[in-house]
Amino acid sequence: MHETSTTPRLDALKVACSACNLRELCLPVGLSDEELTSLDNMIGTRRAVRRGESLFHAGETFAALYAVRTGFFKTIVSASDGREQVTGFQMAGELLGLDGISTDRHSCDAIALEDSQVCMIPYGQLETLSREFTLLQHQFHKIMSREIVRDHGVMLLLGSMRAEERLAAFLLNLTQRLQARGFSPSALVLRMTREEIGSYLGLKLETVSRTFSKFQDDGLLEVKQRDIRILDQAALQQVVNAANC
Amino acid sequence: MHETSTTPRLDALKVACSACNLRELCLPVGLSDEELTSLDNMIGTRRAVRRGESLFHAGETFAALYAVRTGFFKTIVSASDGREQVTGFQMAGELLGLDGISTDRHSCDAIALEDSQVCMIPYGQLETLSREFTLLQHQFHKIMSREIVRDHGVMLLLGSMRAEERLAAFLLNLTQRLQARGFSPSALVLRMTREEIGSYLGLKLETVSRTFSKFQDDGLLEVKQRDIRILDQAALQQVVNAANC
DNA sequence: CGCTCGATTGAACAGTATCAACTTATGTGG
DNA sequence: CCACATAAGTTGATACTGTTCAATCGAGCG
Repeated sequence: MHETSTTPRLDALKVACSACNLRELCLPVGLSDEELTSLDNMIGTRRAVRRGESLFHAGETFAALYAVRTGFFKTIVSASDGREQVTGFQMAGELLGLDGISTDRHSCDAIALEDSQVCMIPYGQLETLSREFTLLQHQFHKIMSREIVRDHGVMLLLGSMRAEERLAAFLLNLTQRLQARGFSPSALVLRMTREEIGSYLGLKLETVSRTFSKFQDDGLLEVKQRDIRILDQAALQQVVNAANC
Repeated sequence: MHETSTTPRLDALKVACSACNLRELCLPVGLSDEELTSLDNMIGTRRAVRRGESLFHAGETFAALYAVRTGFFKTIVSASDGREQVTGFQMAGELLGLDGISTDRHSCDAIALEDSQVCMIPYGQLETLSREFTLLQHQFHKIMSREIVRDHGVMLLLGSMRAEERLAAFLLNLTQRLQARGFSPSALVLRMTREEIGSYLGLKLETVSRTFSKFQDDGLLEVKQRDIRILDQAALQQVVNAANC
């Protein structure tokens, strides 16, 4: 809790896309040097968000997108009666805030699940710049489209998979994204609680816990709280594919 | 099956956005006359799709978006094991194909639920034109963002609502969209089967049927096959809101 | 007119939720 | 640094919602 005294203040620091090791996963994919320089000028400040704090809340005015630089987020939508649904987990290189474009207000909350840093992308400037640079425009559209495709995959999961299939698919998706970022495909540390996993997967936390235990009993995983080791990835994939049998 | 001989061939017909009664619901929202003219030049042909036919299939090369001009569509994603999930129903003024931008291939099937017409929007030309016209660019981004927000709402529905709440929310959403198109808010004709509704809502067709019957018994609806009359909209809204009680 | 597809309804069953007890971490203040 | 308080996770027993299987009915179409 005394991190402010031990870590540098990043809030006001500029960070260059051109020097960022995430540039091949993030908005700048495929840009030329000239375009990268323009992006560098646009992307204003880096912002630190501590664990448990929000990057934005539903209802707040939308002004910028955020690229996760380090850390881990969840997004949640809330119903009028207070029910909450986790709609996604975002890691380094992924964009937050796309929901805000439609009404100029955010429609979900973005909460950091660990101490994180994001790059702020002022939306008006992104529109301006993407009128100038075809590749940036196209990459931005791809990112929005990818989010739509991802959401449709979650609908498939929520609408037609059983608990074990959901959790297996979730774990495989996580490891795949972590692997793309250079992490081990077989060992991961969950940044979210059982309840948050359950919310995302449309299950209760007890069901998530039981399913973890079952996977462990079956020799697919080694589960120590939030430390997960995947012992049999092929079998996990089988769980997802094994449908109407 | 012999409609080609009784209806005019529309495939080659141009249709002007500027003269379209859907222009306030569709891509041209808020455009100037000059922009409208450019849109008119871009939007190539109208295409007729008969009931049961597909506009595009998952895996096909993506080249254009489609605006529904008349009729009704469903989109479905398929898992490797053959399971299908309806991800949306699209009516006049709504855009189809946004999923294709992310990988240059469609990731879902779009199937007409009744004889329909769509306007083809070549995607490359849309990108070009939206670099020229700020309002068009912004409107397009809004439409993509709106799809993301809608998807998150469906996740909330699938992840945390019970059968009655899901069906009530579905009916209210349908009537709201129909009302925006000038139709009655209390009478509607479903264009989809119970099975398709069930797929969209993550329920089996029997559950959908039973829930319709229950709503009818409770005096909320009058159900005659696919003809639905909403007798008590407020009560239907209550069903959605009544959560953890 | 008969066939097929879609819709309804009933009865038994399965999967997940709920409630509750207990254990294990995490974090706070003395 | 320890003790306590709180949060997170596990596990069991039971309840309930929705599924599955099956029979029947009705509407639309050739």
